[in-house]
Amino acid sequence: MGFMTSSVPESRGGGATATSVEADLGWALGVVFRRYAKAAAAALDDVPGGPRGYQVLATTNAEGPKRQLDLAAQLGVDRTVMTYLLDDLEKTGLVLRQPDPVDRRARLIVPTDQGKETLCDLERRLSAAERDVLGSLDEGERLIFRMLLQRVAVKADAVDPIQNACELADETIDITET
Amino acid sequence: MGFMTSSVPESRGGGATATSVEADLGWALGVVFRRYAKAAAAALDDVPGGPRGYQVLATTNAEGPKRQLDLAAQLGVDRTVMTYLLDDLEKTGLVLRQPDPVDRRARLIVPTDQGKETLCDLERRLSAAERDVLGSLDEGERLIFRMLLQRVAVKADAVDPIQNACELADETIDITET
DNA sequence: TATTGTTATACTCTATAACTATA
DNA sequence: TATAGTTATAGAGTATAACAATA
Repeated sequence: MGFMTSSVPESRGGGATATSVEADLGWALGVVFRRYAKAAAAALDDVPGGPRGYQVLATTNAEGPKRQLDLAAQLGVDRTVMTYLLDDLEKTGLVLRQPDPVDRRARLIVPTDQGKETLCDLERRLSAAERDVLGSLDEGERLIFRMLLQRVAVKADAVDPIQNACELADETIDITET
Repeated sequence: MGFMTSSVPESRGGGATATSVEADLGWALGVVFRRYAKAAAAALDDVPGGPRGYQVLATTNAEGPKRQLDLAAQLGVDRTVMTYLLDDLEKTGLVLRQPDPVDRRARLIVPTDQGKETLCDLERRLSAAERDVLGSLDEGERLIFRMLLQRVAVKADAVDPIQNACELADETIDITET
């Protein structure tokens, strides 16, 4: 179990060697994740906030206007971080802060036309990054891998949703109490 | 492509929705990685340096005494960070800094008996974490998933070994030049 | 009184530079 | 001169606390 940083699996020889069958999940997971993260970060380099900035664009574009706090909760970032992030995105002209008609404290985040165009371009770049990372698998294997990974992820996310199931709850009828 | 942070895939409805077939590799990868990282970090909580500390133990135990600089390169951490890390590990009695007989500048890092025992315990905990994360797959699927992941990882690591293939080169005969 | 968003501050992690002791 | 390791310092990224406006 090389955990998640070291390069090269290394031939195991010495003392408390890892179990043989379960070879290095952590290592593999770490390598693949970082590889994708790096490729993605490179693809998103010119977006303010990088991956975070992209997420704001993608979410607001796909799901419509969002309040800052909801956005922060959904993306798993602190609300103070969201402020800085949106400052940069707004400065670059990718999103707008609009007053919420039903709550004058809140601001609704919407992507600008330029933001939508940028997003479209970023999606393409990310697709390329994905294909690049999974390049060692053929079509069929890639499909299987994705399917299994997706299943593991959905389960993992259900067990441990970043931290904000509560925030999401108000989008559905509240069945948790009474 | 929900990238790698947001919780819950969310139903896609709006504008520039992600491509339908390649559903959210980044998101899934991120979720699974963080889930494992979190579980592993919890399992390694009482080890100085957490995952890093574990890696030092695992590497020096499996591959024998290592000089600090080599260890740092192999684990992908800065040499200054390695100093702090080893300070803590040595203070806790898990490793020793021994003088290198062939170079009085260098120190060889070796695990103590206590370090080896601790390592043994940690390996068990990490195995549990692994089984936990992959819990949604049955035996056969787990095997396939591991195999595919491993292949992707090995390729990814070859393309982009953390950054220090050069440092590793002196352990083999240098065939890269001449 | 509680909540949205902002600002200022502090903390953590990591990297950079300067230093020593050896080579 | 270059290298192994240490130390001090500075930088990014993130979280905490106090604040203004509104509910």
